[in-house]
Amino acid sequence: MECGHVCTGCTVRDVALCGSLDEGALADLNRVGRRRHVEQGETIAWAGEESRTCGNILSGLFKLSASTTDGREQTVGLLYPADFLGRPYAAQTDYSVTALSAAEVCVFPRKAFEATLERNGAMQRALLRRTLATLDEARARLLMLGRQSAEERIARFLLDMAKRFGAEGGASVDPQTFDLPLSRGAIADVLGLTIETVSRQMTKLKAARIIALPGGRTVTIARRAALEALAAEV
Amino acid sequence: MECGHVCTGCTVRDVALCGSLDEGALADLNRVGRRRHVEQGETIAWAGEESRTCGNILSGLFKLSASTTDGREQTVGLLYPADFLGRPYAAQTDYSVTALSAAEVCVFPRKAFEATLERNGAMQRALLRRTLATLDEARARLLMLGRQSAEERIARFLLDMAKRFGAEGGASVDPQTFDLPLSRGAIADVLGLTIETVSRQMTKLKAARIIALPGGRTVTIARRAALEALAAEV
DNA sequence: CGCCTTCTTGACTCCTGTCAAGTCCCGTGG
DNA sequence: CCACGGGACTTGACAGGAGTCAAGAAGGCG
Repeated sequence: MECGHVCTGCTVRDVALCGSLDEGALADLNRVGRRRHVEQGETIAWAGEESRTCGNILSGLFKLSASTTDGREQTVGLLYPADFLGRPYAAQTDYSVTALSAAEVCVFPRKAFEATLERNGAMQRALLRRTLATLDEARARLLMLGRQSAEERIARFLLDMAKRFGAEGGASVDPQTFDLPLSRGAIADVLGLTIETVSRQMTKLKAARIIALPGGRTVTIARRAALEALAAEV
Repeated sequence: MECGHVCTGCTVRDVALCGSLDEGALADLNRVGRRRHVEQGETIAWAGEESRTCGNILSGLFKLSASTTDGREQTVGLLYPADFLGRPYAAQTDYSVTALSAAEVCVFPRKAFEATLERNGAMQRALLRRTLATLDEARARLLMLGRQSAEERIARFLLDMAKRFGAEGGASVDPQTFDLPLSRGAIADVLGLTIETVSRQMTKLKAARIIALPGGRTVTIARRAALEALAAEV
């Protein structure tokens, strides 16, 4: 796998972490890295096991999840294309990484990745900025899980998903339609709720004609303003 | 304020972020930084305002909190001596920083701090490691707020506090006593509960003779194993 | 067409929040 | 020295939101 070939055609090259690398460093990393296809539902890292790989997501959606010994599970992060994957500077990973859709990743052995990081200030800075942003996001979710009702969580979640998966200009156009890439169960895990509560809240929003559920995992936001009012802006 | 004077006697010098700086960089930072006393209850940064300062905590305890527009509040982090304070690389802070006890901090203008960071790879690396660890901690709390019962949260919280504030060798000795540095209200904000629920759970643990509450904010862990069983280890 | 998974809906329970007293603790001042 | 006052904490009664258990409907794939 040669650098030129791989990175030149990389779809996330300019937004991902390696965008900060020069050709030489990129070549180094390529020597030890590889692209990999991941099936939907496949778990590529398990909580508690050794932290072996770091990398970038090329396409697809992953969840980062933690669980109690008795099996209750909580999704602690969602990873999108161009997001960084893995835990540098730790012997073991605290969270499992599971693909919520078919996906492509670009992975490197952790030690090799750390070495590149050491030699490359720009990438380190980029990772620091990214990590700080991710921390802010995790903390925003703490407020949600600690203090918001099921209705508020669902409303906020739908708005977040609309922003990411809705058509362009989503923030303004009113009937906005998109497909949820998560099952009800996956949504429940993200929001700290049960499947039943997620389903009931969706039905309630549908009954209030704030959203429409044409079928499958498709959602149409009919009255964005109403949904935003329910989301209890932070 | 001279470098020699200030940093030489610094109580957190070897554990805090600036431990990674050489004398020259330390001198630079000192020129623009200052020590500051903070009263208990004083808020030194407000959510939504401009991110002006970064720094280190010398002594005392701070909470980082987020709130909804209608006033519900959630503590998203606790900051202890030697912890880093502030949000580099962001125009505004998302969280308020409030002293839970009288405290001393060492602060620098954000821009100056960022400049030092740019020039100093070791400090940048140290901040990255720290931020990654803080992110892990925030995610562990997501599991707690999303999936654990009030009883489990209280048990885990008491064990965490015992580890930090209990006497040496705390993990093994059985009757272990310490003072909580947080009011019931502050505990409730950390755990995503109400004051009443915190109080009731403490009373329940006391009734079960797992802890004793001799008065004030003093707690004695009488049966650590029982408390750990309730905490539902992740 | 039929099976299996996912989703919805219903009935019921229970944990936690809310509202409201009441108690304890501590510092202040008479 | 003790009464007073205010904040922090505890306790009680009650309500309601979300979880649990269970069944049924819908959707997708072989």
